[in-house]
Amino acid sequence: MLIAIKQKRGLMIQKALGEIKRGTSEIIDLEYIEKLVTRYYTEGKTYTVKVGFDPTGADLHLGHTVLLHKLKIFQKHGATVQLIIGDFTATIGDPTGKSETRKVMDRDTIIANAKTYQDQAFLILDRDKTEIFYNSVWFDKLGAAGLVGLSTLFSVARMLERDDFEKRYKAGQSISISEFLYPLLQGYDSVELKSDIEIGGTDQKFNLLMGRHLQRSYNIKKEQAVITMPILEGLDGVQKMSKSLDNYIGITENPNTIYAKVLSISDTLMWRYYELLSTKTLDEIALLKKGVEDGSIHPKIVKENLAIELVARFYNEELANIAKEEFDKVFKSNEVPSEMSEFIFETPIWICKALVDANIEPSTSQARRDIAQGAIKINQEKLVDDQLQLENGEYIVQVGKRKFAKIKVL
RNA sequence: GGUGAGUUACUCAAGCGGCCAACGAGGGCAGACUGUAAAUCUGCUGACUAUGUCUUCGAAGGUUCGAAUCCUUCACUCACCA
Repeated sequence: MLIAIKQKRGLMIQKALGEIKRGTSEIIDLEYIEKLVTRYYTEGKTYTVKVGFDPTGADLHLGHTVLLHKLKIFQKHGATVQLIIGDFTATIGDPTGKSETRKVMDRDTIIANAKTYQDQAFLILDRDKTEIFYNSVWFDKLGAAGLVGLSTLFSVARMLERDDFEKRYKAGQSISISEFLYPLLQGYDSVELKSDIEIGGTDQKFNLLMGRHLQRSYNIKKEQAVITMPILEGLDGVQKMSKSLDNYIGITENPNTIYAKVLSISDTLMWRYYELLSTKTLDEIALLKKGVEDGSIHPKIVKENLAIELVARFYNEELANIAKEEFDKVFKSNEVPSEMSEFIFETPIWICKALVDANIEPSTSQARRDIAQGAIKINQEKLVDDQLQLENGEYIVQVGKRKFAKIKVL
């Protein structure tokens, strides 16, 4: 009897570890994680997983969800998530992956961003198993002396080993001292919170390891395990998904937009998204891939399914299917979307001006160029005359394939 | 602190007194082909009811009929020296 329970427990732990390992890029000190998970399943003891973020951009996108889903898995297996709002560190700016010094942010925007971040993070995370910390709490106390003390624990040479610093240094670009401080401060968070595990993107590896280094230096009896997750590429398939590059899919964007954006990614990138975002098992994904390769499944179908899965995750099945129908309507049958923004003008208006006012062209100059190239359609018909005045009536104007607006002239 | 080099559009990068709204590459947008995919080919890529006008080459002044180009000051970046 006892043996049976033990065996069952062992299986559960193995399963948990399997889920934890899936899709990770690297795990440092897996043994420690095993120990923590085992202890949870045998003694019911919880442990902590730390994650930090810079409250720089207000909206979360799919790239963030890669991490959040991993955290959710941890919560399922006994972890308490320590969510650190880097309100202090954000005033410095994380140099990671940056080719130049980042601009510092003012405090009000940071706080506002932090709030929306939390609201959105809890779409995925379990609120009851999450603790939120603002790192200004301990950094305000640390003081100049503390900061100097902290900075004696690491050498410039080692700091310069870091890939992005090294590149910038060699390329003759500037690196400010505050940027050297950033990894130290992030690591110090782990000292304050005595975290058991820290998780971040692969580009965060250096900073994450700093946590281990500092925990050792400050004699916290343990060193955190480190997990890095792959970085999700943005819509272009090359650069990291980010708001500033405008290659992201935001989780609060409307279902139609999410659906359309997923469908616009390349076939190669699609597999990457499957791997990192889908809840399908790796075997199922491999099967799909094989199907596409031998021609038995059309890649478009596979992509559609991914889009539906993702929309359904942030909304529901029903809206996901509506998004698909809408998409097919507009792009397969070349019809007009059922909803679009509407603009009303009191008097007849020059077409170029109307396009600008309807926010689908940035300038009348651009509008003229697009007309010359045949990119503008009015009521489904190509427009040739760039002097056209819109008289009374209702018009559906279209720029390129995806920008629509309804214009009414009274 | 000293010496030298540099700062050009979204990015890289030419231009070094008029032919400059500024070569070229990447990116982006659009058209053709498609599955709004990729690849490929083509066009566009400062603004303005526009064969013209206005504003842009780190900032401010100056020289000149005329300045991204020459001069002065300032700011920033880098290298070497201290």
